[in-house]
Amino acid sequence: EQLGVEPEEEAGRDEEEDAAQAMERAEAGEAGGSPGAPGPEEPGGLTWLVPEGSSSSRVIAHVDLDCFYAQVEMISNPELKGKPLGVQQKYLVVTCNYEARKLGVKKLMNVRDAKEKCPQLVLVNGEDLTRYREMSYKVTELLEEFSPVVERLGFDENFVDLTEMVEKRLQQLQSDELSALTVSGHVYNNQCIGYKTAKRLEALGISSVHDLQTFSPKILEKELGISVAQRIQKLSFGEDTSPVTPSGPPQSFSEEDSFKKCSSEVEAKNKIEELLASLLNRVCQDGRKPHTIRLTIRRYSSENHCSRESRQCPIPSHVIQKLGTGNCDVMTPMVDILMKLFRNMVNVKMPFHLTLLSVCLCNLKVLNTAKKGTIDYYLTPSLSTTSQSGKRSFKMKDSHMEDF
DNA sequence: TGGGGTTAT
DNA sequence: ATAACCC
Repeated sequence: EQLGVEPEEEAGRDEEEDAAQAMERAEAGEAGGSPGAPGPEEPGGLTWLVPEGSSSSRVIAHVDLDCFYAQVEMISNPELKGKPLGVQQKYLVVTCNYEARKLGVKKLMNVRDAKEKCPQLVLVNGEDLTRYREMSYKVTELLEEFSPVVERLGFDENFVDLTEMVEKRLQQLQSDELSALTVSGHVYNNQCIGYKTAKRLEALGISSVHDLQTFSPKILEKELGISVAQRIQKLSFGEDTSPVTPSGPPQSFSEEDSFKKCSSEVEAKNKIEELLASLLNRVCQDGRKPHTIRLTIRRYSSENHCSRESRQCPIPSHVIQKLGTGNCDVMTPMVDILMKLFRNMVNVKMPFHLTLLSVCLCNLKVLNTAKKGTIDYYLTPSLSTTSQSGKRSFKMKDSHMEDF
């Protein structure tokens, strides 16, 4: 109830709206578009008309929480409200509230720079994502009450397909009310998409959405591959038929830690144990069981900073079975596996310098309660084509079918 | 740049 | 297993 959403793009405007208020408005069938939205007269603003009476048009709400981590912290500790607040991970201020932004603090700013800009800045440590993750899923579950078709993007964004809800509202309207309805929208800005692709587009002389609209499709296909080329060119016209895909429960659980230097095997083992311990708690709460474990490292290097290496392997079935049960020691065999993966990547007889370790548990499956060979076994959704966790239901991929 | 996530190849 | 994308 207390979480504010960004009314429109993160433009730093002051009007804020409650998540609950926003959904009330959506439920009332009111058209979106806040008063402060960039209009068509603004540079880079394009306008389109929603085809009248079009049966194929959809209504999708995009709910974007405002400086999410900072909001969670201010709810946890109301004394922080009204003060400039930054959330710190290592030496970075990863996000901050609007008080802090007014004073010049930016997202992903150095702590040193931030303190220089804003000496009164209050910092809280946000390296443990537990509370953020929990609040994030609470928001998703709230939205799922309006429509089950909710797709998550990160911890702070949700897309809700409201098409059905809106269609029902429209059916209730009288014809004069219906003809009085108008809907309009806008394009926020004129920049092209992800970092890598943007660089490649720039090399082709494409720097704006309009450039992309008018570029030769054939050359674009040769340059980016048919799939990406066709998709992004349609996007440049505002055409996106991709469905809102219900996220359901997470596909993976991971914990990572970055640091200046890790250069010994014991050091690595200690860090890995910490990461794994947290993960086991999370996976235990979830109820499903991971069948794959992955270790990821980042090696120190002046260039190529984003590159990571990983090794993964199946979790032995006898370890999987111990997972839910509290009394058995599941740490020891799993740490053993992780250290084998570690030595597979890192030659421990040679000097090494790592700056990140990450452990991931994935390939999650629901418990196999049905006995093999029985009718129940073949009728249990998780063992045929679908899988369940709690009240969520989701399609399972063919790649998860090895056991079958 | 942190500490997460997803999908495509 | 990696690379790209998202937050």
